[in-house]
Amino acid sequence: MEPEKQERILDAATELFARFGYRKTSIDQVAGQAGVGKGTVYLMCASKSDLFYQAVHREIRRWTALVSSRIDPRLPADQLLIQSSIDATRYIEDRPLVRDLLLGNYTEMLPVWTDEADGLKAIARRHVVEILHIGMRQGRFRTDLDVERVARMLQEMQAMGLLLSYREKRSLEEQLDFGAVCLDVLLRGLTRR
Amino acid sequence: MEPEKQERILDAATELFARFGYRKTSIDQVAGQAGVGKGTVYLMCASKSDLFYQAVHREIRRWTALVSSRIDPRLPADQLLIQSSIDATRYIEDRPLVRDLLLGNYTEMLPVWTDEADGLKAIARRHVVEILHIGMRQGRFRTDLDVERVARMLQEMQAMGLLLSYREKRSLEEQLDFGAVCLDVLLRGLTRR
Amino acid sequence: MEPEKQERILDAATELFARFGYRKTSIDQVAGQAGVGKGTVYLMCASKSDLFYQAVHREIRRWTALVSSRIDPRLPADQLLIQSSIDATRYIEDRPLVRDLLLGNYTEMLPVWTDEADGLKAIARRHVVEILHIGMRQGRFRTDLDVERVARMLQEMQAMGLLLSYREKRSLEEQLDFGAVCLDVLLRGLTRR
Amino acid sequence: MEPEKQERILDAATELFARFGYRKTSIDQVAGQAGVGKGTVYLMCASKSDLFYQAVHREIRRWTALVSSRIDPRLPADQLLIQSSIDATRYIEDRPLVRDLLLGNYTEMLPVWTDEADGLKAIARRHVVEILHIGMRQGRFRTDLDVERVARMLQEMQAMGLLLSYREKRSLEEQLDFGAVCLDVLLRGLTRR
DNA sequence: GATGAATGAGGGTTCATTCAT
DNA sequence: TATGAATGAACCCTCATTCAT
Repeated sequence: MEPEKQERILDAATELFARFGYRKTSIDQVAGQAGVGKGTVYLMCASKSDLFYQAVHREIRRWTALVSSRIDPRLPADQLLIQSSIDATRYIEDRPLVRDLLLGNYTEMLPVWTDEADGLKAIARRHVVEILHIGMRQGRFRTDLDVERVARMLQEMQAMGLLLSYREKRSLEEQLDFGAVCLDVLLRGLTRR
Repeated sequence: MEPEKQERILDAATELFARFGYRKTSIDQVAGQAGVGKGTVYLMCASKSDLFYQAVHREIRRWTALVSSRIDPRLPADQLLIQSSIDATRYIEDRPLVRDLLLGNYTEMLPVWTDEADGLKAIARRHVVEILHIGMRQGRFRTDLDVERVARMLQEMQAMGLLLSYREKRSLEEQLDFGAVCLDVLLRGLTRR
Repeated sequence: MEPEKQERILDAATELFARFGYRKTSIDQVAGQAGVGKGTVYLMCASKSDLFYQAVHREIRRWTALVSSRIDPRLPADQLLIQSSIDATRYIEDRPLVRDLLLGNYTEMLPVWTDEADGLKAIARRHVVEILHIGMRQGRFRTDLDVERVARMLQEMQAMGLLLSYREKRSLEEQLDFGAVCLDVLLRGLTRR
Repeated sequence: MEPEKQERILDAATELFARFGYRKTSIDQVAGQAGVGKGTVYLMCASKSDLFYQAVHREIRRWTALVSSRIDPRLPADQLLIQSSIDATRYIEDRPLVRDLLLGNYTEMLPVWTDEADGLKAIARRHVVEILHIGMRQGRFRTDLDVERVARMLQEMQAMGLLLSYREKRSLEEQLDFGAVCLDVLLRGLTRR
């Protein structure tokens, strides 16, 4: 299939899953919105849940691509961390699929989905790992860190911020503030004395 | 119906909903596991979603009952808050339904469920409200607090802690630590100077 | 069971079947309205359709009882026929079960019900047969009549009148007029020259 | 779906509804008899009652088509009326759905169905209306008639005839006789003096 | 490749009927 | 005798998935 058509299908899936949720979205709707036949959808996915996986996957990839492209290894790592946190917050703002992934809102699909979700989250924090390494190379961050673990922690903090905003209907500004404070605390722990 | 049988049905529902999720659990399964006929289940609930509601409701009620019984109004309110936080953390540990409620993982059932979920969450924080009032009476907490709002905040913090543990597979100890730190910060804001 | 209780059950059944129809009436409703337990209903009927049969049967019996009691063999048979026709029209007016029986509105229960319905209709025209015999004995009616057949014809005429009124929302007066005209025509055929 | 398959499904529905009644006929049976899957039935109807409606509708349309095609406006209108009455009687003879519609035997589905049934009955008497107009144009019928009302009356008469035949198991001949007599009376009222 | 007609398993819900008390 | 809790068969409808064209 032409990549362009695949994109259209994923676009449709992404939008509909985000708007109506997994269950309430039918393959029929996706095909309709994408302007293709139902069977065509099945040419690029093994099942509905696979389609969902692909949609989330693409969102995550896009995100990492965006954030990665902004990482300038010559800048101070702590600054990079802060910037990437801001970018992430903004990006996630209107990506319900990514948000729900980070918040773990896909328990309904569990246990089939635990592994997939973990994998996607790992991808989503690759750039954090990268920045941490940069910081270590720059001599700014402690070198005895368990990089993967710290990255996971930062990601969870992100999720916590989201959670709070999501519930409390905080503005984007407030979210960014929250993130800043958290990071501030954390950076103290990361930074070499 | 004998209360005992109702309990059996709710037990089955609670376990299955927790294990397989709402959608993947069928009334047939619930009936089977409870050792009753399918129709019997419908003697105590108007619909599947009502059964789900009852299951979550019972879990919440049990929790508040447990926590409430431990509130000794003669003890310092800040200590009560800490203790109830610990109790809650322990209790929720293996109550997936309560955990998912607090984490807002029922979005898939939304929007029909928003109100019900909010109501249940309000019940779940009643004891916090109570403790806050005790603290105000004891002269320990500021009296200009928006009690309901503060309680909600504490609940969200709890949820955040849950989120962290859930994801990071933290030990119970670590969770409690996290909760302690958070509470510590918050108590400063609550305490009268 | 006390006859009085049976009556209460049949009263309830009759009213509910008439109001909501066979399908929409549940045994639960009947039991509730009669103020007895569901099981009690089954002490006097083998099945729901049997209960229905009994309800219709009682209505028919009451009707024939009423009409029969009014037959004075000393009066001219043609006059008796006219009078009984008037009585019938009045009686059926607010007996939906009898009306639907005569109109054959129980096709939904067919083919199980054809025989039962025929039997009930035969009962419902017994008094007509009786009057015809009286008329023959009085020397007013032809003696070469197939009595059963003529009675059936008269009954159908009655039904036709009902049908017309039912559809055209005729008043009781108009119905009686219609019946009178029909009978008039028919009596000419019955009467000995 | 191919029209041919739709026809097969409607054929099956028509036959089964006619034989067993609405309630006792399941979609499964219809699908089975039509030789298609259950879901296929739902490709051409929104619900079971919609399927029923379609089945009755088709029978009515077929009838009107048949009768309409026979109306030759050059023939005397009274003769057309007689002929169409004969045609109708013959046609309805073995169309239980049409017969029950005209006899109002769908009260069990009421009140949801009153409007639909009325609509169908209106369609079924279109040709009568047409003939009445022809008669008026030919100068044979009175021009001060409430055409729709007269048509309804004729239809009811038809129904009455049906009723008689249905009950009395009259032969087709007898039915036609009955219809002739009724029409004869009526035509006197319609005819211009 | 692309389609969408066709499928049928699956699940919620109702309610006539039974039977232990 | 009377009860009503318990049952489970039956049925409508949805929709992910397949496959002939």
